[in-house]
Amino acid sequence: MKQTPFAFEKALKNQTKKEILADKLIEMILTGLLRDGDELPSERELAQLFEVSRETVRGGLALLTGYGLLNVSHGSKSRVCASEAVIDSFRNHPARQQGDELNNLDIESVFESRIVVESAIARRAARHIDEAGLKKLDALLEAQSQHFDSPVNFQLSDQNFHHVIAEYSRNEILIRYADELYTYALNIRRQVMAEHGSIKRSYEEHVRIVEALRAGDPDAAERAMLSHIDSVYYTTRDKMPH
Amino acid sequence: MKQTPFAFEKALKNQTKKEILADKLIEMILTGLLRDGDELPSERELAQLFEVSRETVRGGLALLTGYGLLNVSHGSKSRVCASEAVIDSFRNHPARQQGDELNNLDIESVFESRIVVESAIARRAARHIDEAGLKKLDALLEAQSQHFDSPVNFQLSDQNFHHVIAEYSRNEILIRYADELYTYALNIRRQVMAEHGSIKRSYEEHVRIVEALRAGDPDAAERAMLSHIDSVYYTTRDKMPH
DNA sequence: CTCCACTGGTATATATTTCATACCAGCATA
DNA sequence: TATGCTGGTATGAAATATATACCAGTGGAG
Repeated sequence: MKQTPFAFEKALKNQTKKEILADKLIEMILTGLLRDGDELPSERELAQLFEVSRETVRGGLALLTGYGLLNVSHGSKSRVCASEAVIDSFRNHPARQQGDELNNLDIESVFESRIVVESAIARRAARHIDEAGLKKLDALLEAQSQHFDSPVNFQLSDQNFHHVIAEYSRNEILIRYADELYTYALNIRRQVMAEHGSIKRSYEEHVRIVEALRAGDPDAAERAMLSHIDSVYYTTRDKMPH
Repeated sequence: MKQTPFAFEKALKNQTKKEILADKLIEMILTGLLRDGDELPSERELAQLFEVSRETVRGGLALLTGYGLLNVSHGSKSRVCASEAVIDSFRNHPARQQGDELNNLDIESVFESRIVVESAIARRAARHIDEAGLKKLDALLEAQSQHFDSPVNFQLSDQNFHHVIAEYSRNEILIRYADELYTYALNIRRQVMAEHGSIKRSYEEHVRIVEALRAGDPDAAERAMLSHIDSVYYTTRDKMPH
């Protein structure tokens, strides 16, 4: 009796050439090599450059057009049409090869994941932190305390702060995940950071995190980090349109 | 207006499904999951497992046969035919440029991260799992119980098992991280899966995970998952050359 | 031993992707 | 306006992948 309930999610997936081409062009747009308004080479030229047929090029360009990244007009060359908003939505969702473009990482998933990763990092950092690390964090706290009125500077320091702690988890994968999730969250809450009160509160929470790390107390570090992420989450969520 | 010093130079290459399948099987041979003389699942079975047509499977197997890695005979199952000499010539020479980025990640970081992510997933899955999910997991357990002597089948089912649970975390990011970490871990522990005892133990641990999920008990699910990952970790570590 | 369920081997038809080669229609400019 | 670009379209061919059959060799259960 050999039936097969093997519905395999991890099936063999074949990427077509037009998809590969579309991805390459998207990458060029994301990296700024191609900017809004830039002319693309002609379809015949692209076909030669990528060593594919013109029909394949047209297929790839059609995908880009569908994503709203390209403007094609009969008779003239195609132009990149990439507003900051569209670019951001692409930058945040690299797993975009499927048709469900605008679907994406909802705010809850991002912060839920941040809690998981940052908590684990805080525990490990409390065990591995050393004097040099604490000194770095103190310096960052000092910088943050002087930037309550400068959201841009505070954000840069904030990112650095979390990255330094992540480094003391001594786990490259967790560091990478934390950086990635920070970026996701940042793109969601850009507007929120402009608020005065939220910056000061973040600073105070940072202070508590450093205290726990200095004490070498994993439980306290995890609690402080969790409380911080939670606070950022709720502030962000309340500010969202929905 | 003359511009276009464009950086398009690379031709784009399309990998066919049979090539992908052949690469997967070669990888299994190189890592010792498939050894000289081992039977391969039947063509029809492989077609279902990889969700491709039987003709595509035959194409992939034909490539392996051409490389001298496989012995197909009318009426019987195909057998791996891989002398040490042939394996070595494959391990060194061919265009196997891919897997190198994983080698930088040490085994401890991978499993530490897996524990973090899979524990979180288990907790969430216990809250969100439904009858359909439990049915899927039961079917996978049933399949696994019949594949104690078939590392290939068991591994494929094992991957599916973890993926289904991850899906019930209802968090796309955690799902992506879990899949990625599974792949990392798999590349490290392929040899271990060939051991008879480790397969049966994995199965029993899977059963306990499903029990906890069925009970809807997040704590128990986390404990069961953590114990499972731990077990895989220790087995893998003890098998490593170092 | 025979039988038959399994195995690989084969044939057919169809859909998709990619390609090459045309020709048509819109745009810019000399 | 006329010429040479541009994108838009149509056709046929090849390669790939799928689905559905049926044929032929193997090996184990009865």
